[in-house]
Amino acid sequence: MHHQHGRLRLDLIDTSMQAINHFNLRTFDLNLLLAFDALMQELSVTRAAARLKIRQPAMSHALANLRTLFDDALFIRTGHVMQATARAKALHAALHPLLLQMQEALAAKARFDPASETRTFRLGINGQAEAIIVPALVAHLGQHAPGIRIQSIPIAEQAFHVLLNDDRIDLMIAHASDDLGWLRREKLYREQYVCCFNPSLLACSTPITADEYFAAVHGLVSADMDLSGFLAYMLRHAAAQLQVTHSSHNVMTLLAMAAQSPLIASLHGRVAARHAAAFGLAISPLPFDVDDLEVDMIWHPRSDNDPALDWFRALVRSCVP
DNA sequence: AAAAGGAGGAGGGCTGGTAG
DNA sequence: CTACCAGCCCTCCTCCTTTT
Repeated sequence: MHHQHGRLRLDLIDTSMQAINHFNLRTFDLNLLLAFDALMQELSVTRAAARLKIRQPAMSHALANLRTLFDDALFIRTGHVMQATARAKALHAALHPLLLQMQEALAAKARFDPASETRTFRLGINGQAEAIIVPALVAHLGQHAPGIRIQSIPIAEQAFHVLLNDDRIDLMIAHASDDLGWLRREKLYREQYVCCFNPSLLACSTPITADEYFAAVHGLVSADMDLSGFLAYMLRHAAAQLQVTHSSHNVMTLLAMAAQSPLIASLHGRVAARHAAAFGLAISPLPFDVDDLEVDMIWHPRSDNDPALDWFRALVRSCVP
């Protein structure tokens, strides 16, 4: 009864209402409006069909439906061209701007305005990368995004998969050796290990020799119980073993240890470059060849097109010295 | 007569709704 | 949750109309 040729009759759409009548529009095939717009632009059923990537009969059918709905021929074939009727021209004048508006609304990404937004980003990161990136991040936010906060969370390399999957952190910055499955990864920077020592407590040359290096007492940063991390990393490259090692999970503590004790602290080059001088330490490259350490940004694909996280990742990128 | 383009029917796949 | 059904819309094929 309310359907005619399986469709809603146009006179049943209540045009006096300000609000959208969802029920009525539900039964009106809005694709017909696109068909109409294409017909109006091409003035040809065949070309309009090609424009919408459908076959000519389907467009012909759409035109038949439009004719029924609007109770008007809309397009009259005269020779090789179709001519729009006055009704069609009037409809087009009204509908075309609306379709453009819809297209714009659908294409527009949700915006993220860091200057006015209030939000906390949860950043998984381990000690040495944190010492490099987080201070720069906070400095930038203070100037340009006062409502944005950083929660920097120390996370071991083995643990971040679960935290990303459970949406308990937004972004992880780490050296990740294994395959990450569906997690996204982007190379952030390459890091070289260097070593630092207090020249007034430890008589080593700069650059340090292998003999001096392996004879000394060592300090390392390690988040793990078994002193893995740098040790395991180095042992892949150097045959010799380090004699005595002290470790801390905190790179600042390591630098302070080296300042007060005759020991060699091995750590990321960027941290040393930034902080060694303040602790009165000399910096030397390692006395053997090791590969650079790759530090990546890792995130869950759910935040791929999140404008806020797009912005945050770009900011992190810009904070790498 | 040939070419071009719209219209109509048959058959099939997809989707949303519903019953078990 | 699954299975089934009805309706919709698609494509393919064909026919019709108009023009050159």
